[in-house]
Amino acid sequence: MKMDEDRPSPAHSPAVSPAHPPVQTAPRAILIAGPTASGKSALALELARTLDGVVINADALQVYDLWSILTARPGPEDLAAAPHRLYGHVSPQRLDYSVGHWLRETALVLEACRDENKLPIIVGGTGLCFRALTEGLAQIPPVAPAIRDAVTARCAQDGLAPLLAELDEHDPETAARIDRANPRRVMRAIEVLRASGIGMAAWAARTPPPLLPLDTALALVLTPEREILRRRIATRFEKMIAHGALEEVDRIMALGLPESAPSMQALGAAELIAFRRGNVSLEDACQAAVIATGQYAKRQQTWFRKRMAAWVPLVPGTPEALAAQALKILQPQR
RNA sequence: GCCCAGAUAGCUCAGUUGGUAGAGCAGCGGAUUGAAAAUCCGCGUGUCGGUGGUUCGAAUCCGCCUCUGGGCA
Repeated sequence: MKMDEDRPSPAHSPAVSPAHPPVQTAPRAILIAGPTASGKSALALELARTLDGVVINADALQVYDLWSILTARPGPEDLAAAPHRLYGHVSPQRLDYSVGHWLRETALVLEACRDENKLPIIVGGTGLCFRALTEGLAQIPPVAPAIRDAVTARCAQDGLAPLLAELDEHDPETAARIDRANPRRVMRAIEVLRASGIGMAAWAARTPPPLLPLDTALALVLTPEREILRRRIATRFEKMIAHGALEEVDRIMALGLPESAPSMQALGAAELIAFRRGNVSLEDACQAAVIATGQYAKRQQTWFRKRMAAWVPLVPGTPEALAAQALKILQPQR
């Protein structure tokens, strides 16, 4: 069927394709996106060492304290080798941390980097963080917990219909744009409307310019093959268990956080908790966690493929090989 | 060796009195402007173990063979 076998697949295309003209001036920052277990943290560290950089986390779960092994946060050695920011700085008890908080914190870190003449290297797997950073985020005021609780309760009791009706009546513009089958989106739209009196679509229309436009940064995305990534995920999970992931889970369980807490969404957490409670075997728990992680990687790759088409893909390899590719792209400007 | 039960999607299994198959999980594709490691949407991907027969027509009925469980020797 496929005769054009010598045509390189996207994963193996040259690091700089003609579609990606080099950044005109020295980039203000390096962005590294990649699916989980693709080796992006190691690459970031390598570049930080070489370029006198600061590694900045763009990952939704690595911000939480306590999780360290299960979220594959950089360890003590890594932290000693280069400055790291926004890792484990949020209490796992906290329920309201969001991409908005992350973006404001990142703004401060970027300022500090400029003052200290350090190169910011923003690395993570959360597409929404990168989008907020490079395309901007609407300045929607925070939603009071009471409002969120009320909306959540209403949805749990009566379903989406009444919320959709409310949205259709008071904010048709947003109602027409969101995924009406997705409770999260519908609830968020109602929350914003009730809290601010202004619809999400209206807020979005007033989105301020981005903190870091894409053309001012060197944006890299890791594109490992799915099957290889799955094997890496499985191997990594075994290592996590060997390095104390279960003890970490015990500590988290002792906090008695609700299952719905954002910090409890770490992949593998629910599975290992089920094992600790005696509901499943360790083997089954690990298998389920690895599958869930693979499914997450797939969602990430969908985002990267579709929404980071303008980013520079890196050929998978060792941290040194990846760093060499990045440095080669930077060469002309240095 | 004999008896019984099975053999259907990658896995676990449904499949009415014969009308060339469908669920869950896995997988694949997609959406995604403050819970995003979240949440949501779409898509069966198949020599029905093999072979011969009955029949207009067989996953389904019959024979033989192969394999897998269990039982008896």
